[in-house]
Amino acid sequence: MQTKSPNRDIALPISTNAGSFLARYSDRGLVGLDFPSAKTQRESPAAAPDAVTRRWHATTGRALLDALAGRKPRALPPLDLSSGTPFQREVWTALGRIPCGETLSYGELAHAIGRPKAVRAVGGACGANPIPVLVPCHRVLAADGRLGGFTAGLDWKRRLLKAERVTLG
DNA sequence: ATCGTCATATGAA
DNA sequence: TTCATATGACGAT
Repeated sequence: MQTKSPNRDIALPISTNAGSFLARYSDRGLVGLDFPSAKTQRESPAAAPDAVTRRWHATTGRALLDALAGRKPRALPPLDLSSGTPFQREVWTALGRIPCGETLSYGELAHAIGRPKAVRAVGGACGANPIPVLVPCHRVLAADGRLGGFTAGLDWKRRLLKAERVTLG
């Protein structure tokens, strides 16, 4: 029995020196983070978010600014990963365990979750990550040192890695 | 170095 | 079931 909760979906901006990100909240926590774009700049913030959401958002904002500066966030807001399949959530959870400044290959990540052959599926799950930056999908590279892909554009991936002083072969 | 091809897991239509 | 993947390994240029 699911409580028929109102299923909040509140979007709030976070301004950074790279533009305005957009954080989305459900009633369980942060559900999405969008990179700056024409769309996110346009979207008008929710009028009066409740106190809990405001508190989460403050944490998200600090975490994002830290992450963009290449520092490990002190705290993250609750992450609502319920939109993902069980497999995707396993991948996303494993992503959160990659320390700042380190990288894995898609194959290594597949091993880490006990499915050494699910390399392509891991790539797919990374691409479906709804909370980039804070769920560090950018720390996953191809096995030969290439960048691999990044839904928001490889420039962002390079930038995030550079902030963490990851040197690319 | 680059390219084509195949194997394999997962998810969406 | 068919199609698409943010891969990886391998062999032929």
